[in-house]
Amino acid sequence: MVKTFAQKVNYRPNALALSLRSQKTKTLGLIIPEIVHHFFSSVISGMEDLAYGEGYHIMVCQSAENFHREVINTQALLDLRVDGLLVSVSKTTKNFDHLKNAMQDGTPIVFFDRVSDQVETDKIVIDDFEGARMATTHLIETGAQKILHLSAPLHLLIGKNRYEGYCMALRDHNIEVEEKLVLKCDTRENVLSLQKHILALAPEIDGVFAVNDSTAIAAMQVLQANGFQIPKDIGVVGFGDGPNATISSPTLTTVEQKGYEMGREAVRLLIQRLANPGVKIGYQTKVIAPFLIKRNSTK
Amino acid sequence: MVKTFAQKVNYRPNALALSLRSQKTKTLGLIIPEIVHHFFSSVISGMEDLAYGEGYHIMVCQSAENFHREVINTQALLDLRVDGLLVSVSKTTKNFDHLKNAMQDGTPIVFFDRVSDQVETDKIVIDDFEGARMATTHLIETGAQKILHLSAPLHLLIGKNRYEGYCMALRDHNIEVEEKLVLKCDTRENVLSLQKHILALAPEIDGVFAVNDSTAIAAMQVLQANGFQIPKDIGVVGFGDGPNATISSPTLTTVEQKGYEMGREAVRLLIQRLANPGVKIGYQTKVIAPFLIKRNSTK
DNA sequence: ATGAAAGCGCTAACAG
DNA sequence: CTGTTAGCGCTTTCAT
Repeated sequence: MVKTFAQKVNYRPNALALSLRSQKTKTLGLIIPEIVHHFFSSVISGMEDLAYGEGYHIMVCQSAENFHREVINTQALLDLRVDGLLVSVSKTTKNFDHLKNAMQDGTPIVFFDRVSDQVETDKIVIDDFEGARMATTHLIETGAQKILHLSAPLHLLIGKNRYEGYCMALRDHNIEVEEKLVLKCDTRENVLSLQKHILALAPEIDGVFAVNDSTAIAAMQVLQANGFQIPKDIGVVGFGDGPNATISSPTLTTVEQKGYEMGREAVRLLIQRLANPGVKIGYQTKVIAPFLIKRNSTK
Repeated sequence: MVKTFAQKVNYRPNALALSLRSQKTKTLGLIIPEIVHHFFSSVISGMEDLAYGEGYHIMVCQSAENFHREVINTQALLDLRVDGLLVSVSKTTKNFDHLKNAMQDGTPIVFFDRVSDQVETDKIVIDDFEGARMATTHLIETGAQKILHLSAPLHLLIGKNRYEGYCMALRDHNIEVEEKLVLKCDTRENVLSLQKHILALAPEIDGVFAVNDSTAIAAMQVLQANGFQIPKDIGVVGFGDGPNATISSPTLTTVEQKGYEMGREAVRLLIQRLANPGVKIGYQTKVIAPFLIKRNSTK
């Protein structure tokens, strides 16, 4: 009939029926702690771009750093029969049964950034140790010898790894690690409250390596306000490369976190595993090489 | 049977089958120009939070400011039978047939931020005019009389509306609008290339209202580097309130864009319409009231 | 070769 | 009141 033909002209198969039949949804579930965060939104962007190219879709769920919500989200995504899960666990997650169960029931998972060693699967992380080593080495190579490290709590993995990278760089150059040059200080507010302490150390240091950009920028501002010139007197390096690093004056030398690449890589790994189903072995942890972006806060 | 019972214990209905049967997916499709942008990621966050509470899910598609990709995304989301669409159109979109067709075929759409007057449906926008008026009025009320406006191109809606808000505030206070005090300058790079021009004007101005935060911050830096004190000599107000505004020194007084609220509101409107199907009338355009955040770049 | 039927997992409608 | 069935839209299988 004419009408039937007319319908066929812009006929669009129902993806729902298709999925129900084929047991494949071409949809990946994403569980992410916070969307409003430059790093995480970069990750989503990378995921979406690659997924789009491969004919997949992304279902985004925000755990808001809440364990319970993470569990509910996982369940909802499984109910929707997503082909796989992309997960960065919330800070409050100590129990991983919801994710272990998902894997046991046949839904592959790729962890990114916030990984768990309790679940054996593919993982993607950034090499914090190496990033910190590069940052510190760069300070040394541009003339610094006495480098203050503003660190995250050492019981956190990123705090520990970045601290150790800092130490390694110093040792590589036969510089002694001095305890008084390592300060637990990882927020802008921290810098302001420790201002006096930092300024007391300032005359004898020639470099600062901060565990993140906002801390680095706050330190720069405190130092500048008290007559120290950046980078002439003191070089400063951050970690993270949000857009802040290009806004500060001087612009901040920092370690890029490559969220976009991490997102792409996570999806690549997941799709790859979906293409080879049934294979339970060969899980890999991919470590993304950090990259130092040299700007004007170092010589 | 025992086995049947055991299955029931952690039985989870297949949402796919359910959707196919009920013709409802409890899923909303989101088409957004860029994910990596503080405003847009705030919007997504707000959408996700409300959707989560209402039992809906969000399928995120990034158009990357690309018309073709926007069309493909729309089609894909319709294929997946999303219950409704949340759309902020790409900068390159001039033809709206893909969205008109979606509406005609019964999929409701809510536009947010980047709306089109070619498609009649619910819309949510921020009151740029009012925001600019508030920003300028605040400068006047803190003592400014000669206010430089760094504007976006006036052929863009946000450029036009913010410029007109600026003018209105001046007129409200019987201050003449001077052409030479309106500069087309809406990026950090712009500020740097127009540096001389801005500095030539600087001695006679006592306020700056910039069309966005990064422009405001760049202007502050240029002024400070040349001996002008902020806010003592010149008060500065931005627009947008990304996190940059709290990083700059001094912290920046700016108009909040309320992305999170906009996201929530868009989902609320869409779900509301889904709850009352068939009603083709009563489309509303909701204007979100802007909010001035006073920080240290104004007195 | 083309066409009918079964079944993916579910629920609303109907029959017993 | 419980149990069976039809059908959501599709593809794969099987029969013609």
